[in-house]
Amino acid sequence: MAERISDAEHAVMEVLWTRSPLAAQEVADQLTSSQSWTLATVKTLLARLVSKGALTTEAEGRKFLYCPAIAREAWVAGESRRLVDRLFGGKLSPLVAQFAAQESLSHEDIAEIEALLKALKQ
Amino acid sequence: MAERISDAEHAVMEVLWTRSPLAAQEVADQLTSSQSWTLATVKTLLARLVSKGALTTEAEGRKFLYCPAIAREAWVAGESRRLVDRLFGGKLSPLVAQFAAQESLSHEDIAEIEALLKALKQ
DNA sequence: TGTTAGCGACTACATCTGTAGACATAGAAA
DNA sequence: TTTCTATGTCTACAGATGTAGTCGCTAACA
Repeated sequence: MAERISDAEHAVMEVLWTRSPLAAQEVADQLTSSQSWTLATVKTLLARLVSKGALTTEAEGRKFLYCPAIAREAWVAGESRRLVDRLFGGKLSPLVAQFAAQESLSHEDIAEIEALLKALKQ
Repeated sequence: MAERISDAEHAVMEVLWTRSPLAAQEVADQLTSSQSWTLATVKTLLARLVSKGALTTEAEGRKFLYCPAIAREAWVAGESRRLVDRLFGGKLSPLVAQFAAQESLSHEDIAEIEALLKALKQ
């Protein structure tokens, strides 16, 4: 279940996390804005995601409708933890420090993070 | 220069970011604690990193000493940005929210982040 | 009823990645 | 000087990934 999802596969997942169930053709339609993949490519990615257990299918007539089998939140949480563990020794603050040093934090971002922390302390 | 560094290659880079320059044998020695790679494997990874421009070499007698050609900070910044862009629309606060929801924040972590933000606002 | 169009399955192939063996060579030791 | 040893280079190979073509089947259309 904890199979990695590659970059290309992730693009497909995002489509289905936004709206599902969708048929292969519909997924491909959604993707043509961002990627220039042929339908064949999209079908390969869908098949790989199904075999990884990241998507489920339900038959509708002669075609399949695809649905995410894992929640976006769960996947995002796993990927985030993986990065924080590997690059920052598992602690979030160095990551925030890194963004701060890079001046990559908007006032809005800062305010939101502060609000989050305040809420955490009740 | 913006070549991706794979997981295995990253382990090698960490050794050299900690201490450099080092010969291949020394890098391998450092790694045996965490990985069980043969010297051949380490040499392959070193060679790939050199050809990617992530390491520089300086000859010392018949052997090479390896040095990082890119700073850890720069690489970490790039990887972090990449993740935040792909998973959180470029904003850091949803990532913090995600860790908060997961209860993955220690009191210490929270305090440190608050201090960082306070400093940002002068 | 014969033909076409759409669909999933299978196949293909180059590149990257993880992992490592074999080899030539140049010092070191005998 | 002959032999051993350490070193970088080249080669290998399976699995993952990006990208896509082909094929067989079935439903719909003519």
